[in-house]
Amino acid sequence: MTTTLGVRAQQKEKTRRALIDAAFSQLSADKSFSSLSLREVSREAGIAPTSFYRHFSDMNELGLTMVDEAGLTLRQLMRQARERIASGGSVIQTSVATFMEFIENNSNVFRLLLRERSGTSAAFRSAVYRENQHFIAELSDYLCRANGTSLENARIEADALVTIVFNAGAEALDLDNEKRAELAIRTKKQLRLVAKGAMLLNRKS
Amino acid sequence: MTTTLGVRAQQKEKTRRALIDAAFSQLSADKSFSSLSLREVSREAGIAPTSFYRHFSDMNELGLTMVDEAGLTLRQLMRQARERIASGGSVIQTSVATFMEFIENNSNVFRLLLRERSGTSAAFRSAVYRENQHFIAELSDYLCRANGTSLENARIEADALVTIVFNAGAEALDLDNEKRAELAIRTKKQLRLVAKGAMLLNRKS
DNA sequence: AAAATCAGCGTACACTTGTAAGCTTAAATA
DNA sequence: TATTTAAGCTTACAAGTGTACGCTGATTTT
Repeated sequence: MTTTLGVRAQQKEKTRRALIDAAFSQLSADKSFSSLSLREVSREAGIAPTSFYRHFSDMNELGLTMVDEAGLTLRQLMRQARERIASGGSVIQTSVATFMEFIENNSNVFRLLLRERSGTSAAFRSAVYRENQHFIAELSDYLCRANGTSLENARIEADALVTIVFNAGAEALDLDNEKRAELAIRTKKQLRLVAKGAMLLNRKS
Repeated sequence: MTTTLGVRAQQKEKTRRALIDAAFSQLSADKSFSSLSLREVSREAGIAPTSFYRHFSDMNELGLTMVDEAGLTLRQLMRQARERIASGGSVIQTSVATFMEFIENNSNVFRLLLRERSGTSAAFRSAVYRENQHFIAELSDYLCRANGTSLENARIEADALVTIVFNAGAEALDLDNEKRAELAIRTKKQLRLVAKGAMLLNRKS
């Protein structure tokens, strides 16, 4: 059921979005979420500092909202990748390419996840952790079904794969296109390493 | 040649140390380097805020010094691990155990590296990157010698191994002892996955 | 039509921050 | 011994921060 919003609620939603967008747009290589101030964000969103509180009790609350949105964006991306794979692409090639595209097009979104994963707020850290687990769970399912691995082993493999890809993404942020291409090649080799190792160990047991 | 320091230079060195120690001791799960202020650090070190400038031109300069020290600590740790391995320990078991001990005993030092790796200062990021490359280079050498792998393949393998261990360390920070033990087991399995995969792929070529 | 709600505003306050300027005083140098 | 050097201090200031308080005016509810 989608409730039709009144004029007032619509406007409120709009400002809320403006705040979120303002915060995202202020993120950069040189500016992390924790270095944003309530006043800066409000200014960028075009409202008075004190009006901020009509939408979020805290910068923290805004931040958590942003992490959720970032996770959502990332999962949507995964779905796209799976579609491409289903229609005949190589798993590793497609996954890495998709991820790298994501980082190129949404670097600030990725930076948020990357930084808050080891940030100073436990709530943030566990929010990012949850998103990561989502990611791993979906990949585990896939591996289970595709390779007939036990779920436990698939979890371990998936975790390693995601770790490597995520890390490569982090590294890519500071590289130019040429170096990124090299990184992508190396990353694919590493993923194959893990996949081969998993195959081998699964046959044994 | 070790120059004997005059009384004055000795005192200066002492305060410099006090500043570095103060900064390290203020780091915690809830407080990152970038959230430290020059005044806080100076206060903790027992000097006036303006005296800070007699030692560092900047909080940035202090931070880079800290990253270097952290990297040094980590490399010392690696040497210990190699000694233990040389005297008959399992490579993977020993490495993971040593690393986990490091994180337990020096969590704030590790946190510094972890956070600044994706922080807002390019100088910091590349400093941490350098330390990481050191780490990987030493491991590559080891793998080369131990397994007769080509240096290129060893680099790729070492990179994957370090990524996985480093990531596990990051995860360990938020876990209790029980969960940490589980994590250690999982991490070892993942390292074996990579090692097996590398063996397999090296035989082929 | 009257009353209640509430998003957004302006003002205000108490803090913290980085850092400039100039002084003191003990150590180093000549 | 006389002079220079420099680590550390005090004072001072401008800039930025989070947020409390109370008002306004349009929308919503009664």
